[in-house]
Amino acid sequence: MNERPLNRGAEKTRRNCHYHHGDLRNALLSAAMELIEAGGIENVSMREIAKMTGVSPAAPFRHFPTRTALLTAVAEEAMDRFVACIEASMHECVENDPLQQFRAIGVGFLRWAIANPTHFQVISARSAIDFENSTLRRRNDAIRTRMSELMQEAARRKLLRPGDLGRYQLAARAMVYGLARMYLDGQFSSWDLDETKALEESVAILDQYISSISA
Amino acid sequence: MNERPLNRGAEKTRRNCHYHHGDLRNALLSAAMELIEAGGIENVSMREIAKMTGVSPAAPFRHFPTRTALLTAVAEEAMDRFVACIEASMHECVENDPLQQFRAIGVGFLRWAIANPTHFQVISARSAIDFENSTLRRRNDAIRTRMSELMQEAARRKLLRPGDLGRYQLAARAMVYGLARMYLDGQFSSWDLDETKALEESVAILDQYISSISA
DNA sequence: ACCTGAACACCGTTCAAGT
DNA sequence: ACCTGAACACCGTTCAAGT
Repeated sequence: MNERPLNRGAEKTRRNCHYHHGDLRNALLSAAMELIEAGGIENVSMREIAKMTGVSPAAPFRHFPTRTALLTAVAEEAMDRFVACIEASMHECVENDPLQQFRAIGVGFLRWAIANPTHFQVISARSAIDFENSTLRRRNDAIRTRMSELMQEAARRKLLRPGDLGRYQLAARAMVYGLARMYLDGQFSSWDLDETKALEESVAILDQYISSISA
Repeated sequence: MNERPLNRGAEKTRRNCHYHHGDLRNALLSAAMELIEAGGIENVSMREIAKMTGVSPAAPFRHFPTRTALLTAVAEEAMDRFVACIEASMHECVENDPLQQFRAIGVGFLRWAIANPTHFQVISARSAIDFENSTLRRRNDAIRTRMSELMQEAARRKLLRPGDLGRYQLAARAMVYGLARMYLDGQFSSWDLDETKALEESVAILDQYISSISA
């Protein structure tokens, strides 16, 4: 729905040029995104992608050894944007308040998921991508580690009600993840077309939770 | 992992009997569950199921018009157990405390999801099943309605901190759903093999949230 | 270096025909 | 009533061969 195309350039400017210099790799990724938007991940077929980019059925395998590898590459793009969204959100807030920074990670996640539903779907489809043998696991863990550190710092400064930090963190993660997921599944029937409201409401819920664990 | 087989009886007692009276329908459903357990929903193929039950590739289509219909039938079984789990959980708690009953629904959900991961996976795979044209939507909505009523009753009796009831409900749902999902994705690395702890911890988090919105 | 064409072993689904 | 067998139009993936 809302994905800005990052690399649409260099489509086939001439037909019948056999793609000998065109940017096939990116064309394949764009085609995959199109198919996912149209009918979900299982709608992605290597042959269809090949047809869309005007290339033989075997050509995509020069760039991605496997369908999973192609989808994993889409997930890597998704992760790029995810990380960028979190960074942007953290730069918006007071630098010295760890609880506000913790919140900013949640807000960044929500913004990213709601603005990039297709990418969110791809990263969540762990049986269709290779989460472990890629930078995905590493980058995801880095974010989790950052959250832990912020929680510990918040506890050190007595900003938190006494309690299990791991539990606080898990609760916040589950809530934010659940909200994003429910939005994507269309479970917020009332704000179906109103993604601004969906974001506002989700952030309000996150804020409510954070203030409930604040000292 | 933990699914008790409900209808394992009447497997092919005699080979080569051409299944003229055996319970093919249930045999197909069991085979589907086996394949899902082994490799997720996209591992389910009509032809493989046919092979497993010793029947021709076309036979399953006498019982389910489509692969989606088969998977939807599995989802209906999942919903049966889900509803049963919630009922059981609600019968365990004080009848007259709406907030405890609200909690019981959450606990029932968590118990069900953790004990029946395969079924949870199927119901969550909304692009692989027909959620709308089945009893699934109806029964799911009934549970949501029950939650709304309990929240309203709790508010009436001044058991809740003043605030938006819809928001409380959404937050609780998102949290519980997120917890189940994260458990299934193996995101609780520490309690990987310890599903009792996973359940206890999840319930503790739910309780913490409910007490944070209690008056 | 990058792509094609043909091939292989799989799919879901349909349909005439068998019992 | 329930199943088979063959067929159709699809898959992902491989590999020799072309430019």
